[in-house]
Amino acid sequence: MATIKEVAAKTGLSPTTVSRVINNHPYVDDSKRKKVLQAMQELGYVPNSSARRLRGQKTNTIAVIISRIVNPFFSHLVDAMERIAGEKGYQLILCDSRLNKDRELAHLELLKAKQVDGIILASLQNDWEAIEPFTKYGPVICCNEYDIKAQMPVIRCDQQYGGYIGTKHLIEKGHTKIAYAGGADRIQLTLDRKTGFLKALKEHGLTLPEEWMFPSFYGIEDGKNIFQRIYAMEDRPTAIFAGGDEVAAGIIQEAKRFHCRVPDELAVVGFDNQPIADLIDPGITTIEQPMKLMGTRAMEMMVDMIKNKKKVTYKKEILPLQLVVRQST
Amino acid sequence: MATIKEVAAKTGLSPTTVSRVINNHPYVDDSKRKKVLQAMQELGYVPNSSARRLRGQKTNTIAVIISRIVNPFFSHLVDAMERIAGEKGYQLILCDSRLNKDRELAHLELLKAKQVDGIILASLQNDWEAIEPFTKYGPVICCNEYDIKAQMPVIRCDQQYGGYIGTKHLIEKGHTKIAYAGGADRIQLTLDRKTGFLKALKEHGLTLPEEWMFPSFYGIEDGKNIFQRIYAMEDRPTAIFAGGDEVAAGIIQEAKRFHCRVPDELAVVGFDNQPIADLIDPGITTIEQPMKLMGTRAMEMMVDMIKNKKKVTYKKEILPLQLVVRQST
DNA sequence: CTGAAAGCGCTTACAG
DNA sequence: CTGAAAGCGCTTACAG
Repeated sequence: MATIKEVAAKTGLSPTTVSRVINNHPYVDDSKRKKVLQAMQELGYVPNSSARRLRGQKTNTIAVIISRIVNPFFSHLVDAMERIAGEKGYQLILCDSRLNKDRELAHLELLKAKQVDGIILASLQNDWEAIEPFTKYGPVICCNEYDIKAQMPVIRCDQQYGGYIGTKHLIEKGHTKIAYAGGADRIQLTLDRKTGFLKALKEHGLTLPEEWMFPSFYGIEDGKNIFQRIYAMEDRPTAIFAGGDEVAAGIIQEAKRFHCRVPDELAVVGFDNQPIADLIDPGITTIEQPMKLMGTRAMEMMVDMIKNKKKVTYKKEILPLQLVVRQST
Repeated sequence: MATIKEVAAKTGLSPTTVSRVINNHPYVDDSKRKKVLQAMQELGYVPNSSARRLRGQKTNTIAVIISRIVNPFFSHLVDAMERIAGEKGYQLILCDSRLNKDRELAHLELLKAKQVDGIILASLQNDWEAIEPFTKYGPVICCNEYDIKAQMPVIRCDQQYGGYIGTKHLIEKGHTKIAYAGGADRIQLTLDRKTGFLKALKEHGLTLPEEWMFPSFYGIEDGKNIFQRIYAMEDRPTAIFAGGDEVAAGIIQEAKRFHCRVPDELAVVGFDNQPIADLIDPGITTIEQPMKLMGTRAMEMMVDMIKNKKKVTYKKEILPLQLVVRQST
C-alpha cells in the first residue's frame, strides 16, 4: 500500500502538501493539487486509518452495544443507527453483550483504548456505578434502556405509559384476571413497564396472584413455555401482557396448539410492534415502539456530542408510545 | 488517558519493559512484572489501540458486508459471526450495503485504509472484476452470496439443489402450475436457485408462462404485492416457490385477506427457515439454510486467513440445504 | 533480563 | 502557498 511519502516523491512535493490535498485544506496551488490528486489515483493511495487515528486522536468509529441482534427490535434499531452513522462518515462496531455484564464492560473498554469515539448503550446490564468511570473517556449515551440514577444523555420511550395503556386496554375489554410477563426488576425499563401495568390494575381495584407474574422472558420459546404454565393452572388468567412480540407470538402459537382460543379464552398484548405482530394469526395487539426514530435520534446525538467536544448538558429525550390494536385482544 | 511512558515513569522502568509486560512477553523479572501490573491498574492504563495498530500493522477488526440487517437471515448470520469474532479477539464492523454497489465498494476501501484486517462479503452487489483489486490488500471471502468467476474463498449453500428440492416437493404434491418469485438473474445465488427450479420443472415436462416469474422481490410487502398480481390473473398458478420466508409470509397473509385458501388454492414454499416460518398459520414449507453454521465457518476461516498470512489456497465450502415441510403445501 | 533508539504513517504548528 | 520537523503511543530489532 502506497504511503503519503510515495505520493510526495512521485509529485516532487512534500508530504505536508499531499496531506493538505487529502484533507481539502485551502491554500494549495491548484495545479499542484491536481498533480497530487492524479498521483494518488495512479498509486491507488488511501490514507492509513491507524496513522490518522493516532495523530488526530479520533477514530470516526462508534460502538453500539445491544443484547441480541436477532431480536427484530434491536436489528431495526441498529439498522437506523447504521444508516445515520454512514451518512455522517462514521463506522459502526456491533457489540453484542448477550445479556452478560462482563461482556458489556469489556466492550466499554473500547472507549479507553480510544478504539471508538463514543458508545451507544442500547442494552444495559451494569449499574450506573460500573458505567460511570467510562464516561470520562468519551461520550456514552443510553438509547432504549436506561438507569434512573445515570447522569448521562438518554433517548428512550415512556415505558411506564406503555405498560399502562396496554393494561388499560385489556381492562376496557372486560378482563379482570390479567397475567404479566416482563423482564427482571433490576432493569429499569422493565420495572417501569411493570409499574405502569400495576398502576392500571390498581386504578381498577384489581390484584394479581404471584404465579401470574412471569419475570425474565425474551424469546418465542419462552412464550410457549409461559402458555404451558398458564394452561396448567387451576385458576387461569383470561389475558396476559407480554414484554415483547416474540414472547406474545410464542404464547399465541402454543395456545393454538392446545386449541385454546385467542382472544376468547386468553387475550394477549405484546410490545414493540415488530413485523411479526401483523403476520401471525390472530394479529398481536401491541405497544408500538418507534425503533427507527430512537436509533436515528441516538446516532445523531452521539455524532453531535463527538463533534462538539464541550460536554453536552445531560440530555433526556422521551419518545411517545402507542397502542396498536389487532385481533389478539 | 495514561500512556506507556507514564506507566514507565511511575515504575522507574523503561517503556520497553512495560510493553513486554502488556504483551505477556517472557523474560521479564517477576517482581518487575508485578510492579508494572500494579501501576497499570492504578493509572487505569489501557494501551492505545491506534498506536498498536499503526505499529503492528494489524487492527483485530473484521468487516462484514450485508445488504439488510433487518432481514432475519442476515441478523442470524451476523449473530454467529459476532460470537466467533469475540471469542477470537476481533471486533466486528457492520456494513450495510442496502443493495447499493457504490456503498459496497466504499466499504471495501476499509481494507485499503488498513482499518480492518479482512472483509466478509455476505452480500454481493459488484462483479468479480470490481472486487478483485481489493483482494491484494487483505483477505476477502464470500459467505452466502458468491460469483462463479470469483477467485476467492467461499462458504455457501447449494442453492441449485435448494431450488430443485423445493420444486420437486410441489410437483410431488401434484402441482403442475408453479410460479416462481426470486431475485435478479445477475445474482449468482438466485440464478442457481432458479436453475434448480427450472431443472425440476423440465424433468417433469412442465413449463411456465413468463408472467409467473417474479424477479427481484425481498420483503413482506413484496409478497403481498405478488399475491395480488397472481390473484388478478386469468390463468392462475396453483403453487408458488418464493425466494425467502418473508416474501412467502406476505403472500400467505394477503391470500388470507382475500379468502384464498393456502395450500388448497395456492401452495407456498419459502426459503431460509426463519422463525417466522413456524409462527404463521399455516406454517411455511421452506428450505432450511444453516445460517449459524455458515456464519461460524466464515468467521473461523477469516480469522484463520488473517493469522496464517500465507495465501490460503482458494477454498470452497458448500453446505447442505434441506426441505422442511409444514402446512403451506 | 533490560533499555535506547528507530519507525509505523500521518497532521499540525511554525517559519518562511 | 509550501516544507522541515516534531510527535501521536506504541513495539521490535539491536546491543548489552
